[in-house]
Amino acid sequence: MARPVMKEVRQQELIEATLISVERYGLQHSTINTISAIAGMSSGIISHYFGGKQGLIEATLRYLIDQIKQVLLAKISDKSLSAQDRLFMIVEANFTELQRSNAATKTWLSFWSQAMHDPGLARLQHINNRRLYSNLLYSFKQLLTDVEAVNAAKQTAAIIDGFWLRSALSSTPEADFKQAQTLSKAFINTVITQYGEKKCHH
Amino acid sequence: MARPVMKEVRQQELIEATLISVERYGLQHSTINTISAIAGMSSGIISHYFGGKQGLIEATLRYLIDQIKQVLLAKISDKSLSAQDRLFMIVEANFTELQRSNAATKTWLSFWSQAMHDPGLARLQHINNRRLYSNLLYSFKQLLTDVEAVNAAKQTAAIIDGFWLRSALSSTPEADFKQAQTLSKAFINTVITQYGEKKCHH
DNA sequence: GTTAATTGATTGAACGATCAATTAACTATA
DNA sequence: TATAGTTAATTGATCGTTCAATCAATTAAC
Repeated sequence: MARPVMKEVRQQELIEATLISVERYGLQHSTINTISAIAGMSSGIISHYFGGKQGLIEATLRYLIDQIKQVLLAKISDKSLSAQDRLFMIVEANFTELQRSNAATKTWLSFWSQAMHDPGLARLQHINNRRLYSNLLYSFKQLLTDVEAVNAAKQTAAIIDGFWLRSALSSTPEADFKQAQTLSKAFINTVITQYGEKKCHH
Repeated sequence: MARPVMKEVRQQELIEATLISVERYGLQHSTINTISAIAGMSSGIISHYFGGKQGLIEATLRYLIDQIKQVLLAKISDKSLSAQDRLFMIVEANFTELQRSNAATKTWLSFWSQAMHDPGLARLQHINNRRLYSNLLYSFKQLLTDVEAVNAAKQTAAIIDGFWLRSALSSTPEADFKQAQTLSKAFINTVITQYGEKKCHH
């Protein structure tokens, strides 16, 4: 078993076990024992591959963030989409099956609360927040003036995160996540239409 | 010290000590010792007045939720405000000094992640989310059709929570919270104007 | 003197990290 | 091919720490 590929396989298995453990017990009550048991390994392996529990936690957050990035890339690559379509793709990338899963929602919320006391997590969180804003801004700038685009991007980022949060905390998350996408897109249309019709204002 | 008023005074002191401890150490690392030390009391008093640490945690969340309610009541009571003004007051009640404070933001985020595994906290959280929506819906219904008002209320609730979340996690929370209020109100104006000018659509 | 309020040392459980021991894969040599 | 030797992967019992809860003892009010 001296193959270097083992490392990445084991690490990914442990990340997936972490998501399952957080879904089942919450991050608070996820221990190196619950996680390694789900992965079918011993507890010592976590320190071996991630330096400790904290390293595994950060790696799991990195995985979730990276998934958003990959999904968006796949959706917009080698297609010639309109700016509006591109904005819709951004919404969809933030509401994929994975991001709506119980495991992911519980994990994100736990990470947010830890991020306020952990510079490592805070940095990842910050980068992720900026990217959503930047992606939105890029597309809005093709439709609106610069100032309008900045405000539209900030509002849209807020509405996406807000709908995601309220859906995750809802007692009927499935239905709410679905409507969240619809209303997020409707908002984007409102913004685009609104500024396109300035001449109609009283 | 046999006066029944002691109980409420001590409880409030412990709730405020909890907020300070969560700000300083995070909920994770807030213990009955850090909290009671900040309050200048002994650790045993927490179990005595709240039944245990968990009871104090829930009481602190209740306090934060109640503050939003009280602030909004104070803002709209015995004034004859327009529906638009009322909507603005709802925004302001969610962005008061207390709610923007480091203690409150860290506490809210910690509670959210715990709420997904604690039915008691989940129930409080759910009631609070519903109230924001209901308050918004009431005012929007005076300006829009019922269907439009439902969508507007959902979007506005999401944008308020989303801006609050992104500001709390921002590296420059002070500036972001300030702009969050402005852009939340701007959004409300957009919605009202948008539906009021349907006749102008192409 | 009675009752309520408060203390804080103690207890026991939980948990992360450690690391010596074990297993498995691969390599070199005959 | 077989055997011994080397290295990497993995185990899990143990250790030290943290922390919530308990409750007998103490203090202070009336």
